[in-house]
Amino acid sequence: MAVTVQAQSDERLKLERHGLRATRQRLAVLQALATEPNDATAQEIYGCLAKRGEAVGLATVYRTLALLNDHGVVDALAHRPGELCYRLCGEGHHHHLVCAECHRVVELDDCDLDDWLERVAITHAFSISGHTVEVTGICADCR
Amino acid sequence: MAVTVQAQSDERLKLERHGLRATRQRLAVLQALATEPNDATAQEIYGCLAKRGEAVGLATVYRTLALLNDHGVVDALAHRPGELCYRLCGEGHHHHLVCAECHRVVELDDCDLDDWLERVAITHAFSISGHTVEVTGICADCR
DNA sequence: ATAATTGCAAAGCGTTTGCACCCTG
DNA sequence: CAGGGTGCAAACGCTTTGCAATTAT
Repeated sequence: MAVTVQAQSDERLKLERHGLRATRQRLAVLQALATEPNDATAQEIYGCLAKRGEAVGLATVYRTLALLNDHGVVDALAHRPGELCYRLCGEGHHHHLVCAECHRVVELDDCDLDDWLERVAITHAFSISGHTVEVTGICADCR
Repeated sequence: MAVTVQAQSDERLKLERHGLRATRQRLAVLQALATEPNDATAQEIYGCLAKRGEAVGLATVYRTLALLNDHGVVDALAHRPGELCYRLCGEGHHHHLVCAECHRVVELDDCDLDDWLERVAITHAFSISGHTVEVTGICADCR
């Protein structure tokens, strides 16, 4: 139980740091995301909460995830058409390695693209504001 | 007119090479894609064809794009949630530089990621099947 | 000739929204 | 206690599908 209590206050802090109200539903969504090692769709989180007996409306799950995404607490990945996947993310700049089979996601912390980006910016007269990299493959377990 | 006729036979060949029937609708979709310098959604292509007086059903546009994607004639980009973008693509491997203002897309042919990817593959025991890079910025015209 | 392709309209699916009620701060 | 948050159900937008008519080979 101590673990759960600790986790709850962690999540509460995460919300308060961004000036967001700590409601039962938001804490539940954060906890579901913390449990889920991979990315999850809004629907999956909704189902996960329902199974645990945490009654949270589907609309609230969507609203909460959008809110958390706006505040940089979760990342939204669009690697599937017609569905957004959300994921509790580390702080720094990073990219994602996704398994095409099991959808496991690994965070890649080192990013060697800066030199390349600078060259691209000069060549095409763009001022670069951001970049996303998504690497797809099959993980060892699925092979 | 000679240009159009030439383009038409180009498109016809593209279909026949894959064993696909060359219907008026498929040729029209290919021609719309050839005209469009950036990526386009099925809806946009539908609208574009309607404006030209080429009557093609929306369902047919979707079916045609899916078919062309299966045969590697077009690439599907999922950079927007809830919408698939299609794009007639060059042969080689490349990435996209997108202007956040005007949505202009520039193809980037040089990709220096191979070394990095190989390291990633080894470190995480993945067999890499693909990767996408999307660089966002503001182009010279919009600045 | 005949099997594939198309158009239409209806259904499907994930997501968003309007509004009355509820709860946090 | 005031204003944000929530739940419900209806609305939405993009995409897919069933089926009869059409068309390419």
